[in-house]
Amino acid sequence: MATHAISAILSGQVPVGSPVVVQGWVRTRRDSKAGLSFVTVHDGSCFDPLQIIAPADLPNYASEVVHLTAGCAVRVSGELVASTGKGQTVELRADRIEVVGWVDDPETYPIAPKAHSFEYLRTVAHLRPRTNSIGAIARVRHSLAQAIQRFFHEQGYCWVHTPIITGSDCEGAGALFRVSTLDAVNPPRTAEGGIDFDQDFFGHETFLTVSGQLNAEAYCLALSKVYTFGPTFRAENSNTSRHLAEFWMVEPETAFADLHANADLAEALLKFIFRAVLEERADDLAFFAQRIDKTCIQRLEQVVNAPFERMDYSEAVRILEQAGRTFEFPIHWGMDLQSEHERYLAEDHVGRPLVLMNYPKAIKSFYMRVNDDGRTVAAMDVLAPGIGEIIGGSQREERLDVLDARLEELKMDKNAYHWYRDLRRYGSVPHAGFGLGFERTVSYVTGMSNVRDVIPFPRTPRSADF
RNA sequence: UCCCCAGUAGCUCAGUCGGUAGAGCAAGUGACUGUUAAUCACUGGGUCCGUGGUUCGAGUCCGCGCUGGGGAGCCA
Repeated sequence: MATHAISAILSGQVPVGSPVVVQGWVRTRRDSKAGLSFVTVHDGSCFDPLQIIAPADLPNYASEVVHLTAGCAVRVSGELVASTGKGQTVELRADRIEVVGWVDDPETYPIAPKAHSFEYLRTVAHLRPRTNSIGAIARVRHSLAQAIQRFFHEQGYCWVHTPIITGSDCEGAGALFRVSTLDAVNPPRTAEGGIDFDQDFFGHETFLTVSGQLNAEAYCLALSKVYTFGPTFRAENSNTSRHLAEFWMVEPETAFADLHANADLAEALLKFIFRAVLEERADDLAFFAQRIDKTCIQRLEQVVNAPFERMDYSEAVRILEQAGRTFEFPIHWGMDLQSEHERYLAEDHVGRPLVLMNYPKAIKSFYMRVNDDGRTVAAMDVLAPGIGEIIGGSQREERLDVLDARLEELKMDKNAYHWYRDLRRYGSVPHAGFGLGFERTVSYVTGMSNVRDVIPFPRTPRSADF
């Protein structure tokens, strides 16, 4: 007999009266003197567990079934029947319950059938996917990742696998993790006494990537529309609910595109993936709305339905100056916006997602295209109510002379960027792209307040267990 | 990295004035019941984060360290 996913059974794909087999883990057991036990089993295929009716005449009823506890693995076969109780439409009347794996010591099983704090669950990261919350997050994360791939594929974008190990420390974003096979205790030395990286695996210093953007630009200027989607690494000692040392990022790059096309793409992407998760994971979202964040569903629907506001940085500064409220950081043209400013703009002023564009040159990266005014660059941030910056991007500087001037201005080493400069020497075209932090997106969708709970095994300063 | 807060039973927490520890949930046993975060009774369960100090006596007060959380900065 074939096994069934609980999702298939609960969604009505299996007719009542069918023989079925399910495999999964016990969540709760309740015994009844009426001659049966109720055992709820989940297999991760959907939010809800399946209720198993275990009649007392099962051969192993007294010896095994009444000793089932949370976490036990079981294989159950029987007949799917209409439920006479409330809370479910169908249930499985078992004619056989095989205990595949017992729980050693139920008292110390870390996932007791009760409420747990997320802080505690992080200390049992290998078992926490068995909880309602973390299971739901895993399914939502998958749904979003699949939607991202589908969106770009349908739009004609090519998924480019940019390298994890990078040879340059010049990607311009944050501290790097070194990749080395040298003996850390007693490394080879140069004549001057420094570490001799000539003898390292790659013959020079290497690091984990902090962004696939520069590599993606190379493929963009050949395949026109490309994106990367993979892990990135930042060795910054930042301890917040929005930062991880290892996180996933989506980075599209489009040739012959300007900043406005870039903003259009960002808006279309967010709407597409939010619509997908609303359709595919209604069960999990209902749980988040009930237990985690009451507004999470309406927030998604708002993003899907409302056009994003577009606004220049300079106009945003004017609005903030006239906001009639005192900010902790007083606003003036030229400064980077603080989260309090972003929050005011997105939540109070426009009340829906907002694309801020054309920031002062001095506060943005070297690769962003200098505007005709000479003091701003074609950068954009997408600000979402409730979370702040979710996307950062720009039109790239495609003019070699302007790029060189910027490198010089920032006292950066031109030689280190020889291949990146080549792209401006051979058939350069206007192009643009952005980065979407995947964990922040999952946080936004689920209402989870800490990105450590939306990635399976979080890596943060002083923490890389499991 | 900076500023605040916390660390006591498997989990979430209480613990007054410094006098060797308590609740709820979970677990075990039993009662009851087509139950559904079931209910009721009973039972077991403690290196009070570590370390040094003050004291006749420290979960409690003080120093140092470790761990976790929140906020800030930086960003995605």
